[in-house]
Amino acid sequence: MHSRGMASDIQERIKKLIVDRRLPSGAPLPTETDLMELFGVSRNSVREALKALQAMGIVEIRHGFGTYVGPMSMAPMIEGLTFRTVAGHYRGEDSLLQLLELREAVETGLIARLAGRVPAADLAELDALVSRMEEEAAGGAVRADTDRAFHAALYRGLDNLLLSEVLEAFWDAFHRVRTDLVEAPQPDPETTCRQHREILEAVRSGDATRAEEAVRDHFGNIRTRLRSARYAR
Amino acid sequence: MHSRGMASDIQERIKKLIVDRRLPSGAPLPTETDLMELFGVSRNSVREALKALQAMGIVEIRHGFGTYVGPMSMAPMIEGLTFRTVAGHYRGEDSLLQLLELREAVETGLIARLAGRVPAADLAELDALVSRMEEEAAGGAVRADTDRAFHAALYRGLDNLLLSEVLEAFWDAFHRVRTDLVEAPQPDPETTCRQHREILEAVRSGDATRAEEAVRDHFGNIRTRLRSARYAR
DNA sequence: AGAGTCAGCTGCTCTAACCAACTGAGCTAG
DNA sequence: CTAGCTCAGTTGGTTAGAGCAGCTGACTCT
Repeated sequence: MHSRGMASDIQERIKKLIVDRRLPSGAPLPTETDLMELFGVSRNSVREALKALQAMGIVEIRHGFGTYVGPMSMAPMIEGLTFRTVAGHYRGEDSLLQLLELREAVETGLIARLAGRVPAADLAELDALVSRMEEEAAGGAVRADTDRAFHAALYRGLDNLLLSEVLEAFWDAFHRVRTDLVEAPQPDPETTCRQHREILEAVRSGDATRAEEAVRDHFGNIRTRLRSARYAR
Repeated sequence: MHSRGMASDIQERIKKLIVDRRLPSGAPLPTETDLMELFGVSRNSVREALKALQAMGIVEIRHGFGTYVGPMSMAPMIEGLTFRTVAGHYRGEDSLLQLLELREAVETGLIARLAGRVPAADLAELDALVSRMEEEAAGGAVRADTDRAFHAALYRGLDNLLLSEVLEAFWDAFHRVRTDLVEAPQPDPETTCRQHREILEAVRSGDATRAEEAVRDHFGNIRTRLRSARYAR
């Protein structure tokens, strides 16, 4: 019955409550006191269950206000991937490279599926993003946000929100670990711009092979810089 | 300082402790009492932090024995994806279909990268798995385990453990939701076998286009069955 | 020497009290 | 009459102490 303990039991019950009542993201949950009475357990146990659910993004707690159904985003996955990568890194594994290779494998795989099928609106946005990238490059370095936005806009054409979120999660985790740990040589802004421009044009032309090559080049560039990095700490 | 609260603060400190001491998976952590004294907080706060870390798979708690560094597997991601999908489903979203499309997009993207590059040992294992599948099909239905093993063995050739774990996580989440929620018509075992055989042969022959087509067919089959499903509850 | 027992660790749950953040109704000043 | 302030009430956050429950290993009895 309570084979995994009381707190774990309560987690399941709260999840069930959300499902049974068809509660959408942002809907209010019962107060801690209500949950105590509802499940017949102490406040402490309720709180431990809520903390665990909060860590999974299933629940959102606002001090002095109440508890709500969480956004169910990929944020916890980012946290987990980030920590896993950082911990692995400090134990001497090439975990950051592995994470980059994950992104490379998935994105090069998806780009062919996308060639020639990007909506005009997204193409326009990608044009604007590459332009902004070139402006920033002239000023010294490309902002990380811009790169993120490019990749996000690119795969938006696949028309799968879940997939987009997963890709963004991978990007976020990689970027967070990279900025935390690595003293990589500053990427050559011009090369970065040229490669993004090439990806865009390849996708626009509908040439799947060329697009795949372009993405592979882009990641190859990042990988080379990463390999030659001096690690912080 | 403690902008996100004490418990959140302690989570970070415990994570830092794991990183700083280079603790590998399975290494023992200080006891709750030790952590109380170490951080100067109450038992309760320590426990809430540990529960959250446990939910993320960073920590593993064994009653009466101690607390240990967790396996850092993708298990929490599976949990999160599963719940997200189930909750979305009950709110009338096509979340399960979306999850299947995520798998389809990623796997069809990766298969081209794999064609003609699967190690002989893996090909032999895949042969054995399809054979087992055919035996099971003769007995009525293909076991889910066998399908899982096939997909796992297939992408093992990409030689990226992280990628393999992510793909298996997607498989697990999909399968869990499917068996929980859906009364889908039993897949025709023979069709399933033939499609897996075709994927294997396409990959063996090194024909990337054919392999991609084979995977797309396979997922198309699953998708069709899913669309015609009667949902449980 | 082997099997059973128990002391001691460990984490688990409960109770009770007080602290801190936020909301909203009501009061006050303009 | 309205804009702004204040304060009471609600909700989550934290602490403290007590006892329960599961596991291990050494000790004891056969």
